[in-house]
Amino acid sequence: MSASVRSPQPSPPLTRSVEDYLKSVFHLTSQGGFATTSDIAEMLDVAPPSVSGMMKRLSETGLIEHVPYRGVQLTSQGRRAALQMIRRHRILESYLTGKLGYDWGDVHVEAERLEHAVSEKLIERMADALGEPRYDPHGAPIPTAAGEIEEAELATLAEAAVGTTLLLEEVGDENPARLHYLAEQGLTPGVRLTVIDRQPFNGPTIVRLHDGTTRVVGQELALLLLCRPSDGE
Amino acid sequence: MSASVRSPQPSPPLTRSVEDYLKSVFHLTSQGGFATTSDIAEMLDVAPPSVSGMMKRLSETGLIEHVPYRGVQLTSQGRRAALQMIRRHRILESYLTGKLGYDWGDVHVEAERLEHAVSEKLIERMADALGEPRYDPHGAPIPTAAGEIEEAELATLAEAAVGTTLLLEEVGDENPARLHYLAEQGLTPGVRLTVIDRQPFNGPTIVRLHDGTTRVVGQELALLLLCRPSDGE
DNA sequence: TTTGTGAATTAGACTAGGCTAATTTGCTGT
DNA sequence: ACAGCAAATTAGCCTAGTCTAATTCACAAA
Repeated sequence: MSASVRSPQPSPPLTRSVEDYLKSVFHLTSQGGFATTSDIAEMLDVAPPSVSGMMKRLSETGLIEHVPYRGVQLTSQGRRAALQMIRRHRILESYLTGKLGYDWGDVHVEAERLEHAVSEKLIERMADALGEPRYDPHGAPIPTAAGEIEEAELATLAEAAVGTTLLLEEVGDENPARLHYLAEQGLTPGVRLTVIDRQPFNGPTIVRLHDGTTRVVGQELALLLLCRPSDGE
Repeated sequence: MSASVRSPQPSPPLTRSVEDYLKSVFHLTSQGGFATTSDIAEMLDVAPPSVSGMMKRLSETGLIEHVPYRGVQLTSQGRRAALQMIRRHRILESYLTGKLGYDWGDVHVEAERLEHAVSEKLIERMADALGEPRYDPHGAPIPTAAGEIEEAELATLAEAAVGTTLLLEEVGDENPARLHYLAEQGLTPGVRLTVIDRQPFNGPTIVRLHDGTTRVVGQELALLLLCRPSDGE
């Protein structure tokens, strides 16, 4: 009898799959609005019916809000869980590059598997060893242990006006080949650059780096370079 | 037609469960002989029929040899996989204690989850950062990347003759509370000790440490302390 | 207002891995 | 030689998570 009082439920640990779905929904709704079934399906590389089924379960357990035929959003509980996963992922990426000599192009895949296996304790030890980093190797903000995340309004290099000077803050990609190339070109978070020119019809953007050298950045890559206007010297 | 030639099969990656079963069989057959269904079930905390089912599948995929109603042994392929898991586990334990400040009592649970998620590359980077350790924090030998493992014939403190001097080489336990206590008592791998006395009827063993202090070690713990005879000073 | 179309969902099946209950087997003691 | 017992296996069921095929829904265009 006395055991029947437990109201907040000892919610079971989330499965790997559930963790992945929550992360996807978080990313797909970061600009506001709903995440659609097909977008989630594409992001996770599963079939749409798999998503429908999972969404049903997740909304029953209170992690998402599902408006049938419309899409889903995270509840505050779901958002908390998603941010925890993103913190894990980004701390892991930071640790692998910072302490184990990983290349920034190789960390994503490794972190993707580890994030489901690490304990909170391990993540906090890694964060501590790194000096509580605020950004991961790609420049993405790391949520705090309390679940706060910095929201920056960054614009892509592809849409920056010619003549402006920008600070490259984040590279929104996880493809090893592209990341490797960008690193070779010196296009990594923290560099300041000036937009010299842009070719028409979605052509490349030409930028000059702080060291005076120039780079020709095709649109595919320019869309990945997230920048903030810089009043730089 | 040309694709039908692949003879060695692109063997699918092992699942977490399979990895756990292989490790269990390895440990249970380390003294030779067969691992029984019920021993495996107890070690993995599953019901015996679950083991029977898994053994059937594993023998079909060539990882174990199953003699129905007798038990199982690893094939060379299964042994290779098991040793790889044990290497992962022990490198992880070493890394957690050596680089992230973990207590030796806490590493087992963490490594148990991580060993299924780490890549070969990560393990080798950790091993490298540690200087290619040969023993884990409990003194257990770490298999090489090539799958070689040192086989030592160690005796437990419980069976050591009174008057002999021993080198404590390994602590065969993973219980955090017991390990914590043993560390407090200074009973960790590497210490030299002399057996002063032993009480009858499975009573405690009394030992003197190198620093002159003595310890009274009950049988439950004495059975976990694996020692080598020492011609020590 | 109706219709067409693409997205979403439901229906139904499959695999891995677990469980309990029932059955079979091998060994041991008489 | 055989009865009884404990261990192992088989039978049958369950859940999570996936799939394909069939169906339903929302919305835009005529």
